[in-house]
Amino acid sequence: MIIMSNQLEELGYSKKTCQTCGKDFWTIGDKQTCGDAPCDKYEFIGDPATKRKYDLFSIQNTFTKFFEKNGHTPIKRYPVLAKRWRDDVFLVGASIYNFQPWVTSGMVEPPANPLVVAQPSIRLNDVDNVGRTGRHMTCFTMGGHHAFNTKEKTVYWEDETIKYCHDFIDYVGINPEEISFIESWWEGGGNAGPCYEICVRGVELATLVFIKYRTTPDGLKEIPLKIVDTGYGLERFAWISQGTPTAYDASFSPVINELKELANVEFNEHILAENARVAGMMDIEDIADLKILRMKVAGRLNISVDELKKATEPMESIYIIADHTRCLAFMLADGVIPSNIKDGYLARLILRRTIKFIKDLNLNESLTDIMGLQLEFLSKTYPEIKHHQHHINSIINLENKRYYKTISKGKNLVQKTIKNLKKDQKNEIPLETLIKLYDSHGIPPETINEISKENNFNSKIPDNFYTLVAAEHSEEIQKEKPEIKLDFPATDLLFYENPVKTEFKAHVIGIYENNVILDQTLFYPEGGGQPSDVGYLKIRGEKINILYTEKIEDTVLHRVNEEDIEKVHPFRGQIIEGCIDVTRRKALTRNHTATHLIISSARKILGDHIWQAGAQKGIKKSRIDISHYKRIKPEEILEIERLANNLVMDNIGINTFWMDRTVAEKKYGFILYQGGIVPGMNIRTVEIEGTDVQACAGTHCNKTGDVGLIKIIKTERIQDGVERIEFSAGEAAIKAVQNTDNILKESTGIFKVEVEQLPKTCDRFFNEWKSYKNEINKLKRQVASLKITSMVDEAEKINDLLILNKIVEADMGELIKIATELIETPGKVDLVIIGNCDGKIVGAASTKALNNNIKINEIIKEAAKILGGGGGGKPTLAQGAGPKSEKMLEALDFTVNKLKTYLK
RNA sequence: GGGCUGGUAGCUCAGAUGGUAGAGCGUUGCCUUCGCAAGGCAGAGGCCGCGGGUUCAAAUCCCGCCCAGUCCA
Repeated sequence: MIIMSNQLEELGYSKKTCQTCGKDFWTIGDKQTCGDAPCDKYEFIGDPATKRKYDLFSIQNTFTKFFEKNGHTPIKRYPVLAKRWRDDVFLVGASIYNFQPWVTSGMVEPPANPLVVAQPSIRLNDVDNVGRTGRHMTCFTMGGHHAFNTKEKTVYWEDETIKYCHDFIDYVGINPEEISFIESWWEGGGNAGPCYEICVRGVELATLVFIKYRTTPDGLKEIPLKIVDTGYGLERFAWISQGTPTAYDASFSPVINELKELANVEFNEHILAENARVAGMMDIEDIADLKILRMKVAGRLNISVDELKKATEPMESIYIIADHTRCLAFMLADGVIPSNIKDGYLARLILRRTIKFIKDLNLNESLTDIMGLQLEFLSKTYPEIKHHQHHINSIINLENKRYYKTISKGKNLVQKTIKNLKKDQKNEIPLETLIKLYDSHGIPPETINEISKENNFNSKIPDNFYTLVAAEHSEEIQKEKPEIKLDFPATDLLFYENPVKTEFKAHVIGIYENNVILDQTLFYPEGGGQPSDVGYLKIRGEKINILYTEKIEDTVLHRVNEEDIEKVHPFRGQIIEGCIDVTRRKALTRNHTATHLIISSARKILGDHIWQAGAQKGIKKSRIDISHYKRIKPEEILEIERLANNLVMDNIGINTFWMDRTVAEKKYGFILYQGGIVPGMNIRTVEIEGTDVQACAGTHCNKTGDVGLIKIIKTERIQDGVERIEFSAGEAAIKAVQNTDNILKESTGIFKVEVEQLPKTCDRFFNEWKSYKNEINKLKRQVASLKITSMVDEAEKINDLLILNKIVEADMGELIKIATELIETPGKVDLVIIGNCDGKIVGAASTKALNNNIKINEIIKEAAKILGGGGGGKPTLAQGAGPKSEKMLEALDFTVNKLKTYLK
């Protein structure tokens, strides 16, 4: 540990070593232990550490105001959905996440410096402990004051950070003698540095981190910035100031109280307090730990574990519901769409857990009702949540339905599984099956347990069930792309200033493999879902084709054919001409602008929750993926298409300009990153006046009118919660329309009808086809029975069995019908072997024949070999065929002879 | 992004090892009844998700796609 500052000494602290855990810590008094659990017990439950009681919102306010008074600029909370500005994590887990990686890497200026923020943060790794330990939450409010120190300008560092922390804790009314500063090390989100953990009466209230490093696979690397990253657990402050049994009571008691009333549950504060105290001393990781916790608490209260469970479970359910709905409210309001993958999966996980506990409590209210309570409570502090209430409700209703559907399907499946196991004389569901039921069908083991009990069947769930599930999933192999390091100056991108220019002159400044590097270029390098330009370079009258262009760092690489690269070598340093394929560029430009128009239209038609989840522009067609919790209805697509085309017809101006990232974010919000995360300090903003603003590096039309026709081709659901819209723009759209038109014409040509009548005609033809098919089948049966009457007489008696052996004019289907009917009518014939002139042969046998050990399938098999093919079937009915149909008589004779040998 | 399920009648689902596509509910008609509920009998209703392949033969096996469910990162 690095000794960081003598500020603590100045404040009267002295360094000690914890008698229990051996960690170094700083304290004013003469404490022997570090002040953190388990070395120190919780000593505030029922005995608050402050005179004044703070609820969560007042401590939030106090925190922000305190730091504002001390020179910090308060900033608004960021969305909990971190993928709005970064692609390495799904959710915000701490206030510093807001500034990674752009600010922390030094690329972008912070929104203010120093700043203070109360950031709702979500961490789901301890979701099983929520409600049970008194302190774990899925969602908590991290108070952070941050300072970003550059080489040029130091804002503040260790001394001030420690002083602020000391003063703030003092300010809220905690006696400084109770504070411990524990020396430690912190790593997370790609950064690392030394830190202090601040503890009071056994609970950790804050962490002060001094970020100096970036964590890389090769170890720590120093970063240009020195960042003060502090995290104050504001729920913990509320808790310690109120001395309630749990942190939940201190943080969202209005919701808890309403739930208590609805569920008619009485809280036993004594048990809760004891539980939280014991849990405070434990590092709880899995279900086994929770079991130990229960045992310990039951022991201390002198009751049995079952009694304890009965008393605590309803209370815990209420805590879980209160916690989870808060977490969900932030997630859904900030734009997470429940789904089976990524961040959406996390939302669904929390949502389904919540429903489960609502069910456990036997509440009559639905998740929507209870969410209503939570939204009401939260929107006092976060009005933006209220604004999304309608959308949140419709998502929840839909998810609720989906959940019950999955559960009821799962129940059927479990019942079926049990039935099959019983058939196999088993009395327990094997672990393997339990895992599969959960892994493939989402049926939680507890549910399986319940159903087993109902069906008098056993199932044992191991404590480490979920670990076993994880073990089923093999490790993913992550390949790292080799980084290409180029040493060339940044290429000047001419297409931004001259969007309509198609020819240019440039210096050849280098060659990398078979790529030409120029000092400036009109070629758009692939990026932002827009494919690269192609074209040619002109060197002394000779055209050298450019196949592809890409940008690495700030250098544009122009790829040419391998045999062409030699031709460029002699021209290094000289000026050459370049020309882009203008038709291609125009098409791509139209498609790109059309993408913006469609997303903006989709937001208007489908709602504000629509975000772009990816896009690929093309010449013939483009596609755009958008987050949406339902399938887009055909009539909605028509509306989106109409609206997008209206925007085209309005011929709106499109402005592009470069802006400082932080300034742009402040002005437009994160909706800028609709089209994906763009790197860099300055970002290019593309604004379609009054319609859409996006950070976008692509090429765009001057006015929306230049896009031409936009035609949506189809929608596809690429993931749960993500819809793909495929469309064409400009000339390609006309072609697309003409194409479907041609298909229609071709179809009407076949039916010889007008286009308007096509659906009706198809319907009629299809229905007629079906009824003819049924009619034919019926007739075949009739024909078969007619033929039978004339055939019965031809049967030959061998031993005791009546055998029919004949060539019949009928197809395979009829042959089978004739054969079975002959056999099934008792007393008619016992064995039938019939064939036709196409080389098909069918045999059937009665029970009586079966009793004589005749295996007609084997006989047919051999007979079919004579026909040059194969056959088989069951002893009652068999069929075969072969190409040598002229040998049918031979084959039939063979079967008779064979039968005769059998019957001897 | 990866893994695992599933898609068969209007609905819920059966359909070992390829070999005549089934049940229950619903529906239609008839019988029983003064009428209804209910019962009895008879029937209609299937591009076995789509496209290719293997085979004498595919709902079934193989490949690709579409749709849905689910677990994980």
